[in-house]
Amino acid sequence: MVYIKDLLRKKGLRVTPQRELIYRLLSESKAHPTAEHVYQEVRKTFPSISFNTVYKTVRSLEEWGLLQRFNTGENIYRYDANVSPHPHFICLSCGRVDDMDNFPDDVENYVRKAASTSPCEIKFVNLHFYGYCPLCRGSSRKINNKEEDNGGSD
Amino acid sequence: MVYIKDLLRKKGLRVTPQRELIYRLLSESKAHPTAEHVYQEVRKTFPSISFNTVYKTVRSLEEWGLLQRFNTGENIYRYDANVSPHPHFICLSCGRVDDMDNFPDDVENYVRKAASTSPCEIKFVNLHFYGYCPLCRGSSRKINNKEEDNGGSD
DNA sequence: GAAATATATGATAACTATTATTATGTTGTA
DNA sequence: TACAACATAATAATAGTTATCATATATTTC
Repeated sequence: MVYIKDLLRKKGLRVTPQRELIYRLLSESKAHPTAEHVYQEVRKTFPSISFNTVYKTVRSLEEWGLLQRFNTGENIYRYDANVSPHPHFICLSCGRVDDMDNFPDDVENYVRKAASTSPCEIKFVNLHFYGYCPLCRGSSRKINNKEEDNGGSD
Repeated sequence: MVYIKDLLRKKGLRVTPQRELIYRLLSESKAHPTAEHVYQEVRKTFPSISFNTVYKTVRSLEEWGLLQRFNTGENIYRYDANVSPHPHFICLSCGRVDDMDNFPDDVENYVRKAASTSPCEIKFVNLHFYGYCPLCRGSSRKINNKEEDNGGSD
């Protein structure tokens, strides 16, 4: 378990209770929450925290390499305390975002493959799998137009 | 070469010069432009077109499966007339977005791999490679914090 | 080719999500 | 404990996208 206090102190940054809580919430979450979700959770402990503080804090944590921020084809950022490269899954029906556990390949190999055939210097890769989660795949909530799409929202 | 007129008529949709031009610009572009870029290009032919028309048109083309829309970790949508699954490359310095030509793997295999180990129903995958394009890789314009990041913006 | 209709466009407003500014509060150091 | 520097809270602003409504236009029919 990473001690955010140590990480921050090592970088010469202030340790504040807001930062500790925001980081802990994200460390313990596999939901890849949006800023709004983080804000709602943090407010349970710090009722007077401002939305702006949540934004600034997650932004700073990202800049310090302690979080990764991404979006998945929607107009909203999500945050992940797991900064190692790993694929995600996005449900086309309910919108949930999960880690793609058990994916057999090491995505770093994709980086190497891409680097071997490209004039660009490849640093990392994002893998986003889209489909229906177990709760939605059996239901009629599937988005019909996505069923007949041959591409997706990449 | 896809004839947008035929595609639209087949779906019972109006063929308008704005739609033709917007689709043609995107078909011929590998830049995966934003709505603003599309708007600037279209204005060269239709000076009085409205920004709203561009937004509504690309949105409709996407809904009709004729375009794909995605974002790459920034707060802005990009559009691509190539709706078949293919990886993209994003430059961390200049921000350009390109197709990852010559990538040796068929990304559909990744979908099959993911589907074989996941309880989710996987429909498609987005692959975004991040790094430095040939113009930026040799320069000092690299974003320093990204050099030492171990994850990225996924 | 003209008329009618339904849909698209253009102009404008509104909304959403995020970022910036500034005054005040807090952390860390001496 | 005091002070300086940074963080937070409150508020404003920005950027990008979507909605509304009046007008224009594409398509169909005659």
